[in-house]
Amino acid sequence: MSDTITPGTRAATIRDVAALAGVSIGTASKALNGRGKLRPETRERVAAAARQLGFQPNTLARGLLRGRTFTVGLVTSDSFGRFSIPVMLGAEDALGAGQISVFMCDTRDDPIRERHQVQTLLARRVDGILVTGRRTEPRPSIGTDLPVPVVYAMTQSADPNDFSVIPDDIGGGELAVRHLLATGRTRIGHITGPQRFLAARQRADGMAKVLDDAGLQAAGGAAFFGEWSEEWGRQGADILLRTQPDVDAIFCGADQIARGVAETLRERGRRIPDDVAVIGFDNWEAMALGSRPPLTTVDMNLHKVGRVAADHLLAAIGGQPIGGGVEEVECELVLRESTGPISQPLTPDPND
Amino acid sequence: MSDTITPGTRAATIRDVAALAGVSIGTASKALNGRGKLRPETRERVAAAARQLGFQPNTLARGLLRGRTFTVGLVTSDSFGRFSIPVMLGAEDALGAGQISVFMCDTRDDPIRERHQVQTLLARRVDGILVTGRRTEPRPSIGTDLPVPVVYAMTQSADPNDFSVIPDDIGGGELAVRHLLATGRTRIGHITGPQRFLAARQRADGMAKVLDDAGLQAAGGAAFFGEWSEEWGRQGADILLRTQPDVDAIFCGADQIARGVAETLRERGRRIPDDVAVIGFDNWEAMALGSRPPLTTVDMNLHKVGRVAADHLLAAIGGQPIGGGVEEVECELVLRESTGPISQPLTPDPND
DNA sequence: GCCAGACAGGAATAGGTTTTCCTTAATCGC
DNA sequence: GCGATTAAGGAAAACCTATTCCTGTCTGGC
Repeated sequence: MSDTITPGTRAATIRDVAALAGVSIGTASKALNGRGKLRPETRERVAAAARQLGFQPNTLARGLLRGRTFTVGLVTSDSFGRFSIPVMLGAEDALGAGQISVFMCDTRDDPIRERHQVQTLLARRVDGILVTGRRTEPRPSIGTDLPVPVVYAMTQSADPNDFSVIPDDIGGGELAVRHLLATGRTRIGHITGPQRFLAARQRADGMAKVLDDAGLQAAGGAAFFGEWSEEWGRQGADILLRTQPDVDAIFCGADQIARGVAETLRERGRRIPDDVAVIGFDNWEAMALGSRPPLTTVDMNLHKVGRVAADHLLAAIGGQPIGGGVEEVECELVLRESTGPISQPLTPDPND
Repeated sequence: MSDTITPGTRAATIRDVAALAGVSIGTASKALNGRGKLRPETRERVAAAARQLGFQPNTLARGLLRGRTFTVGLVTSDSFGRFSIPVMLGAEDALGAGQISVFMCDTRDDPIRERHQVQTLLARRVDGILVTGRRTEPRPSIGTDLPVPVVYAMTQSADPNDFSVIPDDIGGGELAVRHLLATGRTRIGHITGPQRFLAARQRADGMAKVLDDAGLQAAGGAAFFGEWSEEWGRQGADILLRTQPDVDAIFCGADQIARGVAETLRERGRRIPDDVAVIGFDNWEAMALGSRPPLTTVDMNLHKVGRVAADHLLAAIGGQPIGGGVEEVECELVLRESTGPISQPLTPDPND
């Protein structure tokens, strides 16, 4: 309409491009999207105009038209903490490949806020929603009959009709303890987080299962549940050493705990790993590498958890129905020095 | 057009609401937005219809029309790490109040990827862009003549026409050392990160300034630059203790370093804080609280950095022009036991 | 020379909302 | 009782793009 355009660069529309190239809007659209029958020369003229104007097609208009926005919402209740971030990055990897942008929402653990954010996402017509969080107990579903698919990652919906991707904590516990057994330990204690955390119980279950198969029992009779803190690691190790002085390995439910355990062991004169092996959980590098010696630990593959969840969401968006259920992603053992000498690290044998 | 609607709940449009309420589309819009002249009875009828259908106005259409999307892009090069997350949450606080949603983009430190993401954001017609990063190091501008305002937070644009919000690292260094002087320390060493980091140099500058004013000098003559790691903290403390055995305080450029320093001090038989006071930087709670004793440290107020940056961005979106420049947010000292007994913590004196 | 078909590009529509302008009916003032 | 004003709500344009359908022109075949 008016020729007086604000000094600040104003985003060009396809109308501007068409005018500059001397064609109609429809033709410009076809030229830019490689559709229709056009002379190569015309296509090039439109492309040049678009380049000159720095044209970027307005995604809103496109979304309105096609009924797909190529966006998803990411709702987290972990304040984007240590756990949800790798998940998020994994998801972004999977989604970014499909040109999908991510709206992030932090619920601050407030259900009201969460409901509101889901409403907002729906108003923005996201194509799907990813819910992530800190893994405690299964959480209430964010909505049973939403118009878009939903996938839970690193947290689990209480509604069996929802689909969740979580780490295999039982398997992680098994992995850790199998490694300890394989390196000759038999008097193995377990110091871990609060019992109300499903993850803590499952890791302990995994441990119990492997010990049981080997005809053994946990040192101290059962897992020591406490907190996810170094301080508890120190206390727990203290108790364990007093009641089970002959313990030769400690499996910890978190790297923070392992770190506290390691400190107490050293102060009590136990050498790691010679006298007592220590193994952590999470592979939180700042903790695991800062510890002395560096911690062998179980990595939950959170990046993969995020990627798998996003892949499922993409499939669902693409129309492939997802039933309810849970998919577990395997954990991985990361070997460092707290459980024994590293046998020939990654460098290949020069004689080979 | 067709009456055969897919079984899956389909988002209701204002047309459905209008039909159900028996009014025209325009009237429905006015009723829902409190505009125009309508009978209260009609308004209520429309509202009821909207409630019944779970109507959420399509934000795409609205954005298309009004030229504002109520979204901003958040571009980070920190992989949403320890520093950018508090910034992000602060920003979300400020933006959420204005009903603004956030697109998150992680550049993975790849300039190509970054350019691409900025293009995508512009195509999505965000109202503004927030750029955040790991450290305050000046970085290349994301674009000099973008059609939307840009604010940098916790990172700094090399272009003086851009606006950046960063923590006041010099002030943080001053704060730390002034506290040490106030508690009677005079032989103060400084162990910190790599010299190529502006933040490291500025913290050292703040320290030097305060010492200078007091007629003192750093123990060891100057700051010990190294790495942001516990290992370097241990090494650095070792060196410092050998060359300056009478040191009575160590200011560390990061909590990780402080933690390593504290460990070495204890192993060399120095009591903290009685013989040597230790002070960290970052207030990374997992580190600061796990250390023994818990670390006094400098908190960069990252949440506030994010909030302030977002406030500026909002103002700019609202039309208020921002010039280039840098705004610094004050640091804050968090007192814990590594610099002396906590004098009557937060609980008020019962005799008062 | 005329018709069929290909070729190049234009016109129009849809998508959902907001806003401006209009229409209709009712009320007021004299 | 009649013109003028107000109340209540409808019709249509605008935002920007992709697509479908349509028009006009040119070429080739007979």
